Amino acid sequence: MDPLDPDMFHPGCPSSVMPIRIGDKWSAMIIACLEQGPRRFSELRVPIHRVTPKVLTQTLRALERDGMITRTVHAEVPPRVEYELTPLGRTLLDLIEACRHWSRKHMPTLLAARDVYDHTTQP
Amino acid sequence: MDPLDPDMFHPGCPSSVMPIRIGDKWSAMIIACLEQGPRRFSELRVPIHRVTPKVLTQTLRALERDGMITRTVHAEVPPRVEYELTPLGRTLLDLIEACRHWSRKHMPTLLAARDVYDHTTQP
DNA sequence: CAGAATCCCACGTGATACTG
DNA sequence: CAGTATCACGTGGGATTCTG
Repeated sequence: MDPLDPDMFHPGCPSSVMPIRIGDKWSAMIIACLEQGPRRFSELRVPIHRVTPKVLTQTLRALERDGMITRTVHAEVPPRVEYELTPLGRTLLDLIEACRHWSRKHMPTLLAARDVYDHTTQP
Repeated sequence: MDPLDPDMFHPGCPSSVMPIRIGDKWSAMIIACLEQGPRRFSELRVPIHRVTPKVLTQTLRALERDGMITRTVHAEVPPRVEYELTPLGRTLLDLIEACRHWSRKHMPTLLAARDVYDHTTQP
């Protein structure tokens, strides 16, 4: 399995602009990262570089609670923990792809409308 | 055109549980309400009964800014303002339907997983 | 009727530092 | 390596009151 692309989530696509969200701020990115197979904690931190460990843990726990991912601790030294999508979690992949598709197709129109609005009102 | 169903958004489906969001908290509901045609401010407040006027205005403005809806003021007494979906806004209907479909199909599984998780950890 | 003005708070998120 | 522990903060959202 290939390593995750560090630039998988380009800063040029800030989530603040994206009008669609799955779960909390980082959930969709995590799920996308797990598409190819199980990943380790540190491995996830590479493409999702702006997330702090605390928040990543938080989000992973929430996803586990909702049955989206499993958390497997391997009794080794050093410790190794792997996260993997459940069948339920996999059902979100289609939805995420639908959101991506919408963004690719309509984000420019949205941003253009926003620009017009911001320029036709008092700056 | 039929009036909006006051129970269109049943309290039994709290948005806190729904893992998918379009825009901010009320955006998707507003867009769904506008599907059949233009609606007035007060008209929107019927099915979306938990929203305060301030927040509704806020959300409508944001949707207008992003080119999702148009706001038309009719010079009458009493004042009449109508909100209507733009073609761009209409593109979100499919996405919303996809989210609804996901919910109908998978929410029970999610809630069941959550129950198990909450009961297998210390209460 | 369709909001505007104020005040306010909780919560999601982040920064930083430390540990089994 | 895979987290915890604190502390802190902005802002999305709400309650209430008032108005053209």
